[in-house]
Amino acid sequence: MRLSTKGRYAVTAMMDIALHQRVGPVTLADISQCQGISLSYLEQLFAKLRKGGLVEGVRGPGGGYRLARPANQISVADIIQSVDEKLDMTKCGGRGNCSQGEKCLTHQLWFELSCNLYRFLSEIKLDQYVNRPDINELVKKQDIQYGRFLNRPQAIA
Amino acid sequence: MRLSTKGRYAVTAMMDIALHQRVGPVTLADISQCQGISLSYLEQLFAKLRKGGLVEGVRGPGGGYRLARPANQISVADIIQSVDEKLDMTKCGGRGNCSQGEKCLTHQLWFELSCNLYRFLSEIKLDQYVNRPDINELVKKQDIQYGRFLNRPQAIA
DNA sequence: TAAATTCCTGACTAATTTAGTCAGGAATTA
DNA sequence: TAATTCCTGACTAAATTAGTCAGGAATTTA
Repeated sequence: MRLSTKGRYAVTAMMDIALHQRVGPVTLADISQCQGISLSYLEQLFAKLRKGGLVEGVRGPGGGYRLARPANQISVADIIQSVDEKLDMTKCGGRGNCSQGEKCLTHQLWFELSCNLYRFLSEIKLDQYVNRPDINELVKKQDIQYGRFLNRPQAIA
Repeated sequence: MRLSTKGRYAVTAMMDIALHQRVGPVTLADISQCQGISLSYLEQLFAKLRKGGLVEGVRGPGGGYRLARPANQISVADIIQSVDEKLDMTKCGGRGNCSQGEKCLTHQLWFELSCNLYRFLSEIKLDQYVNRPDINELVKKQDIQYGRFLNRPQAIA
């Protein structure tokens, strides 16, 4: 069982945006450099996040992406599902027709696993991590290392 | 996030064996036909399950595979890990060097998810499902449909 | 209005993983 | 000795993931 980088990248990028909310929109170029994710690939992911209603794009200089709703209303489950990762572990998509129209031997097991997983991830909202001191330490370090937001008046205020 | 058929097949096959424990060893040919899994592919999986110490092979006519230890001591986590599926969702394998030698922004998140997942799956033992009436119903149906164990004296006793 | 910046889109390619095939050998039982 | 079944390794096909590339659209700033 694995999490593809697709889901991992999406959550990381969203976290980056959430952590810089007060600074204003965050560019994909910044996220790309800072988190080590290909820019073109990020663009693909953000097309989905936008369709999923999680972010808003702001074009032009000074633009970037920002959260479409407050960080405490965006869960990790929302993000992962937006980029097409399923949280459903059943073979049949929960329909119960996995073995010749009937439930297979392990249907119940995967179903319960999926519920557990979904419950866990949908209870974690972005703001929980944004408010953690250890995470904020990390971000500050990164920002300095890459000289982010030096050209943004808002960032200083 | 997804569970590959590798893990799903392995757990299904193990469940099949556990459910027929009293009948004796179960052949891969039977599992293949009954659960709709390619025989050659099953053989690959069982090579790993054997190396993982979860099953024992019995060669020759009347042979097959049986559990290497009691069903209440084999967890779903054991099975999945035996066939090389990881339950670790971190990028770094838990080492914490995901972002230039340091923990990445989302390290903690994936780490906690992995713990949750592992805890859940390692608490589910095969015997829990073996003792469920609904599952036993299913198996009985399957056995009749495919005429399994008609040639086994033990099965009748 | 022109130039710079940034989002935005779609088509394409490369790499990896998953799933499955095939051929043949080894042990065991009857 | 013949049948059955495990057991192994090498190979192939399909799917998914990850990433590239080229170019256009909107917006801001000078």
